[in-house]
Amino acid sequence: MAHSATKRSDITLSNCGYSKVLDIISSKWAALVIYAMENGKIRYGQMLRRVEGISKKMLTQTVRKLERDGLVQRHITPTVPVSVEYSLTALGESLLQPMKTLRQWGRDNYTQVVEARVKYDFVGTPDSVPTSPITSS
Amino acid sequence: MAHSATKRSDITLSNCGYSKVLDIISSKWAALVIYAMENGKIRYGQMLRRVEGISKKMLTQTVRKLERDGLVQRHITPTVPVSVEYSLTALGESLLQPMKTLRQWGRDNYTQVVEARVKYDFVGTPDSVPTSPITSS
DNA sequence: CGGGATCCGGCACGATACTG
DNA sequence: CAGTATCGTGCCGGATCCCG
Repeated sequence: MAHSATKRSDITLSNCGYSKVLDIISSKWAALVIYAMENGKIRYGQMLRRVEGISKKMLTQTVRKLERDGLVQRHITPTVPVSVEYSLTALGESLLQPMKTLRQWGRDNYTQVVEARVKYDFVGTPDSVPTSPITSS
Repeated sequence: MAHSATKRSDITLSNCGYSKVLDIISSKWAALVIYAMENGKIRYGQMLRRVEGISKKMLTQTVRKLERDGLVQRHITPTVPVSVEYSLTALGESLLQPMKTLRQWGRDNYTQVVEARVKYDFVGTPDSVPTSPITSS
């Protein structure tokens, strides 16, 4: 580190690329909605059914934000009952790979995280039981 | 339920690896705190100064959650004023690469996202201006 | 069919003060 | 030095109803 470097904080929200990405896809449904589009155009109602548990409000809100961020395109076909299809833009598709990398990490390691939590909560909770817990016999 | 596939929703929160990861590092400060530890052990006060804008409350809360999830270790040295150091566990380090991949995407493409927003908000806001906007000449 | 408008509860986050 | 305790607030997300 430089000599008198009074500049202490070198890690900031504003220049962190990861935080910027979170700004785009940290919402609860964003990733799921993107996955629903990874094979090409898909209709609104289709997504509503494919993404388990999402409500119309959240689907619309999520897809709108993604559209605003330039990751998603809307295609409107003015048939009798309107038909609206969504698809990823080139920018949106470019995000798929990095996301998959993280997703793979999650698949590979989430059980370890869950185990760590159980362990942490186990040693953390004791309010009683100073005696050995499982080793009953 | 199996045969005629009435099972429509194939994208769910519970089986999405990406969403699981978000559960771990989607909080505002998590990534920044992890970055503060990527070069090895670091003291509490050091992190407080390195991560711009973080409060003691949020640092403690963030680091505790990461510890609970098994990504971070705490080392306490009972000197006169207590000294506490934090570092990434093997699991925590393994998350570094996937995170960097996303971070790189953010660095490379965030400006495009910002531009898309400006554009979207521009065509979205008009309350007036039915006349062609940019094509002035 | 594909939304928009509204009400509401929970929780992430911030500011401040106190402690061993 | 390294936290904890408490209070307050925004806003994310769910439920419900309405619309063209």
